[in-house]
Amino acid sequence: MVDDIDKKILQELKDNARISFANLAREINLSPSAVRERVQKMEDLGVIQNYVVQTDNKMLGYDLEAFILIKVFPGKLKHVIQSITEFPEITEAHRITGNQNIHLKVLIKDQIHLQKLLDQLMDFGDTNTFLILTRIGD
Amino acid sequence: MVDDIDKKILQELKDNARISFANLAREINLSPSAVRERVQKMEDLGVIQNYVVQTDNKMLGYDLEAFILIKVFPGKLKHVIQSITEFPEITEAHRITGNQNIHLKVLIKDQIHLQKLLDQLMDFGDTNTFLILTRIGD
DNA sequence: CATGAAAGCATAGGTTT
DNA sequence: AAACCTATGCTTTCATG
Repeated sequence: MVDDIDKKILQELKDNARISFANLAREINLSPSAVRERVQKMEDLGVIQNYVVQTDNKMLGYDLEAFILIKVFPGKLKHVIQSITEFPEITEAHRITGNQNIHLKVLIKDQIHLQKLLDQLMDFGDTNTFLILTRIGD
Repeated sequence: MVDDIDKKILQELKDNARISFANLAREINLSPSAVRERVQKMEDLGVIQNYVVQTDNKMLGYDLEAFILIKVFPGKLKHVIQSITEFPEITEAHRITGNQNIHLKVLIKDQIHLQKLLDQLMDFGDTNTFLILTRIGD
């Protein structure tokens, strides 16, 4: 379903998702049309979900990033899950195992906005916030 | 330094990083060359860091994702930070504030591999693992 | 999966505002 | 300075084998 050639293609796209099919074809010694067909197939299958740009958030005026764990109040989980999409600050949200059931990654301009967000999240459950200091690796 | 037009460009690239400059130009009513210049400038400034593909990890044979918090043993932090890049399972790593000082996101084939990883990480400090059940939103 | 041809796109340099 | 125009070479796309 996804063979070694497909994996090579994915590896290249992980490095540079804007590479042209022609250049990608040269990298892996295949014709451009074959590469295109494989990529299309993976898009159709859902193996490839999206192509995104990664930005320097500090340069865009967002000085704070944090992880927030929430222990949602009993019976409120469904409501919380629905509400989460309405927060533009939340860049990632996951249900997780353990004593706390929601894990958020948030991107925020400054301390004041973080405080406001936490005030709102407190209606959902008990929160536990970890500020991100630096990214490791890359 | 980054104006409203640049922000529009970034928004489009967040949706689809493989869009052509020509199409992007049509979306925001600018000439292709102007769009290209702006993108180039943002790449040079470091505002745009990278273009990446997002994949369905389950379809690629990785059934488990987890967050792992580590309270690193005293004096070992520098060593841990250097070692982290050598784990292919670790897809994201951050230094964080709080009682625990490292936050990892890991991508793993199955429980056996998770166990192996946790055994290795236990040399770094006390670990706290949260399995990811589902992604919320999107 | 490769080839080939038509249409569309990227890119550089010069021009305009 | 920032956006545009234009020409050349590449890339994408799709039909055909």
